[in-house]
Amino acid sequence: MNSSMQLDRDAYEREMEDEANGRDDAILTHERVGSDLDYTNSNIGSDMMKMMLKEREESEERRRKGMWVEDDNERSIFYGDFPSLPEIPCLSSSSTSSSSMVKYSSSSSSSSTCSASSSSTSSWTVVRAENEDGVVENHQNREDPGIETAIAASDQPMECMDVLEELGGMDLLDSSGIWDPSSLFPCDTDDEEQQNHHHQELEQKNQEQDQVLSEDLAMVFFEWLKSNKESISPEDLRSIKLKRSTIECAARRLGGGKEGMMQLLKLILAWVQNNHLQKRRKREEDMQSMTSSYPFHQQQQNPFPVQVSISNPVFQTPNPDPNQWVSHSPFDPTFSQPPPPASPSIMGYVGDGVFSPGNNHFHCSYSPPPDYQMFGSSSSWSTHLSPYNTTFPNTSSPPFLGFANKYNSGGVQVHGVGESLVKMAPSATKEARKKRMARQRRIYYHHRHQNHHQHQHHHLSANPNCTNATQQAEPGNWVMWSSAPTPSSSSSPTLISPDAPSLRTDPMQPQQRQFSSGRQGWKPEKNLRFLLQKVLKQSDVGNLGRIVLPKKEAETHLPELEARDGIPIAMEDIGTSRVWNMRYRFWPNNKSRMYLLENTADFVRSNGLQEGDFIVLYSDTKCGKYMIRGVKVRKPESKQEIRNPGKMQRNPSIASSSSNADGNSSSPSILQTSPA
DNA sequence: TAACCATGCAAACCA
DNA sequence: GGTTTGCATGGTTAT
Repeated sequence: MNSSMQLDRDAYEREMEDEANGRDDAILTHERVGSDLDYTNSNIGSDMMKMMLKEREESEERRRKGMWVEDDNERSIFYGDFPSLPEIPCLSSSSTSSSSMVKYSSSSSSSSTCSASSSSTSSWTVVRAENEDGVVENHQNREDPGIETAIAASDQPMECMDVLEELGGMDLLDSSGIWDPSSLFPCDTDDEEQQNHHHQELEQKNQEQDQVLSEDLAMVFFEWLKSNKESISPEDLRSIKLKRSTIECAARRLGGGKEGMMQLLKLILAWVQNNHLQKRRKREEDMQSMTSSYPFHQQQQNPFPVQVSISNPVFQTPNPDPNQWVSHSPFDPTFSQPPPPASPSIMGYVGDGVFSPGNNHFHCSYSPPPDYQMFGSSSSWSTHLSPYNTTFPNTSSPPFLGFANKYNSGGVQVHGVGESLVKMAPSATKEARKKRMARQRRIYYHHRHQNHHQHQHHHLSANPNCTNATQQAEPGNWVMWSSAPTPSSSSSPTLISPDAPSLRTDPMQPQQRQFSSGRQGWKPEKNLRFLLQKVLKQSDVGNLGRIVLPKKEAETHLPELEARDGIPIAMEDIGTSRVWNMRYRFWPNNKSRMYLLENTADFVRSNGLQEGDFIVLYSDTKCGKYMIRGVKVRKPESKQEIRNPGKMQRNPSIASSSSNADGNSSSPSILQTSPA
């Protein structure tokens, strides 16, 4: 895993260098000239056809005149013969009624062939939509025509850079190999000349199909505009930026030729469409949340649900509207799950967060906070590429965690082109990355201090969208727990030997440990942040049904309690996924507080926990919910009872384990109770 | 010496 | 009368 992470990091570094060196490929952008689209213009179709044919003729003429290379950047994304969008009459500014123009403009950069870009490993894809969150936040005034013109016309690379920096600041672009376009659109990088030659051959080969392709693509686009005229705004279309080389690679990856281009177009349009829908839903959710002041309501409403389903190697092109087409043909249709009716998810249905390591198929949903909404869609395509890579920066997930988890990709290969289509490029410069990293660290540490407060807002209920525990790859706090019931218990506490080396390491310590992940029924978990552990005392496992929690950890990691009545807190049993409705509260005690977890009797009983066992609390960094795990310490009952019945709590070592606020000690109780 | 926390125990609550 | 709730006490550890 480390090597994989390192590779990802290296790839990212290389890419950053390339970007810093200004190796910009042509950036295909479209810009809006007017203000509105008139998708209903009856002349759209015919005009589109005419312009496409004209474009194709001009393209052929340029090729005949040997202008291919010089004019390369002017080629449309569709192998030069698909008309550039600005020339589609229905979108053209020259049109009287339709005043929006979608244009694929190119930067004045150098070669934009796939090979060239691949050689610089900078063939990243930028698909940006203004309705992506974050951008919206920052550029909402784009609704202003004047400002919009200025922004929309900025087809310069720097705009992309800014956007990328913005993205990077949100942690979702960082430094994973999945951002390495070469891994997404693998192109031969051996010889640029060879590549050009090959490219030209392809051109000739496809020349005869170009006309048909143009028409088909035009019709597809036209149909799409018609079907989405009410849901897709010009802004949505305008904000697409694609590197031409990426498009070529993507199309090739999608089957090449006409089919590939067709699929690519569909993917792009589907993405724009869905992204827009997501934006709209966000607005609706925001309106709803404004009407409700109860945090739990917001949690339940899931103001920005993004559900993803990444099935290696399949990319899905979900479409919330069954009447609208999506592209599936290049992919395994078996992975195409229907989106939930109520979910406008750009990625479609995903289930409930179940990780299925067997098929490399991870289902997850998350609800990015507004601060990260920019990735509400794109990140969902990009950051779920690995089943081990699912941390999103939400309120309970510091960005740094997400960043870290991107390195924790588990080496899962990503093959879906569509994923890369929406993959935001990494920030442009190393400097920017450094700043971003520093910012991430600040955010992370800041988050740790405010985490409990946020948890209050998220309430303490299990997020229905995220039901299974997953292991979190937080640096310095990485634990990997089994979640399967152990044979020794009808419930789910982990039964471990006190002699187990893993237990000699405190969960608070940096570690990467895994309990018998290879055993049947055991599965890796992630996204769990260790909060605290408590060696259970007699009073904890008694019939009082309350467990005293270590004060410092409780105050650090659990929600701040205003009233001593505390708050209800839902604890999901990691092993059984059962949710225990407990209460987290405190007692005044000697000018201080004494924190307790109440209503624990059932949990203790269900897990068969006894004195000397311990519980571990985690928080799910994705959902913000709390997880609990009972860990049974294997000890011969007879020996234990004989030794010191009812006296264990007086064992200084044991006491220290629970009272060690820093949690830096090992688990003395385990060691102490070990009969070895 | 202060803070933490295990637990004893009395008051309140309930059947 | 049993159970639950809440507080106080005192042992232990950290500073």
